Amino acid sequence: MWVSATALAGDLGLSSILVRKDLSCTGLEGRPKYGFEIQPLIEAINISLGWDNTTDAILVGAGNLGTALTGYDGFMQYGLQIVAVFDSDPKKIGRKIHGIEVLNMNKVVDFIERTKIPMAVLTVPAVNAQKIAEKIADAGIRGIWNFAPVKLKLSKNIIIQRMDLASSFAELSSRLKEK
Amino acid sequence: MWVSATALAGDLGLSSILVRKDLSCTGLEGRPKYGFEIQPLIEAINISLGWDNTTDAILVGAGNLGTALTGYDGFMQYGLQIVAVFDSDPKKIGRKIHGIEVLNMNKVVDFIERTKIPMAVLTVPAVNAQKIAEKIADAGIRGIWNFAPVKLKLSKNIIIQRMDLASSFAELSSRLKEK
DNA sequence: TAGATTGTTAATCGATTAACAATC
DNA sequence: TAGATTGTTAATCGATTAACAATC
Repeated sequence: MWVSATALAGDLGLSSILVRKDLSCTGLEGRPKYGFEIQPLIEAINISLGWDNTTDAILVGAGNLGTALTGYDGFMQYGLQIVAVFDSDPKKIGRKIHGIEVLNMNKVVDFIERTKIPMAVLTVPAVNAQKIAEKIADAGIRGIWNFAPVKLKLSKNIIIQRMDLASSFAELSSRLKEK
Repeated sequence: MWVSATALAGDLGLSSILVRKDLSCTGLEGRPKYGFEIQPLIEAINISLGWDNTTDAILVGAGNLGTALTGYDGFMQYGLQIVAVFDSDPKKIGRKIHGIEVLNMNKVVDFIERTKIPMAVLTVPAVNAQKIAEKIADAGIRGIWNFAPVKLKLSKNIIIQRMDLASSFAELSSRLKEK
């Protein structure tokens, strides 16, 4: 029924102060000696992080990574719903991956304009990423979750979130060498 | 032949000061008015990040994400070489993914002990992650690149690097809501 | 010489932590 | 009451940026 910031901190490997500070963003108040009521806390975190109502997204680039992401159940938990997948490879177009048909890349602009879909997951090769990003941004995409190892340059009002395998591995690699 | 910190900063969307500061970690000195010689710079960055000699790694968990990662060419570029893949699903064992045979999970301890392989990429379901991590850590793995959405708790001398889809998406999601 | 670029010291900024009164 | 936990203010820490002399 109840969980304390101290307990959460222990499980997460963080300090209890940090947990309390972070939880304060949700607006929820804890009860001294008890901590936080679990159900309202989950609710409040979901709302605070925008996981409460699902965000529809398209996925562009049905390669290995794109396929894996399309099939990743965990996304639903975060309120992310992939509603369409695009690729320019004729061998992939028309095939289904995890129940979603791969559509022709040349339909993506029309699709975005028609559906007003706000978000795109970008899993295309690095060389194509900038051009494709510009295209979907022009069509009206508001946020891009970019898995390509490229810094996208787009107009300021497009929100870009980079998921960077390279720098994560680089960090591990250098920490491993240090020892 | 030459590239300036200013130019790199422009391409990367960073400040030139930050680029110079970061490059100073490589020990390489630039030349006023010219910048840095490109080839030695690439070399120096690779050495500095530990990308110069390849790190052998095993991958545990041949699901969608594990399969995608195994086939990801980009890893070689960072000096990461996946030499063996493990899974406990009988349907997967014996099959090849991207040219690498999937081995039975029950052989992983023996494999690590025999080959003294230093690193593991962990792409197993969240519920199994802690147990499997403990197992391979006991067997002698020194670094774990963890893709499971779990904070692993292991002995201090094991280096853990977390690759966190959830928090990346959470950030994008909240930035999207803000507007 | 003038201007671009370097490396470094000091200042700024934001995030984490310490300290502590308030509360159940 | 005593002890655990809360929320908050102030201190610390590390990373980024500003400022600037040195150099080609």
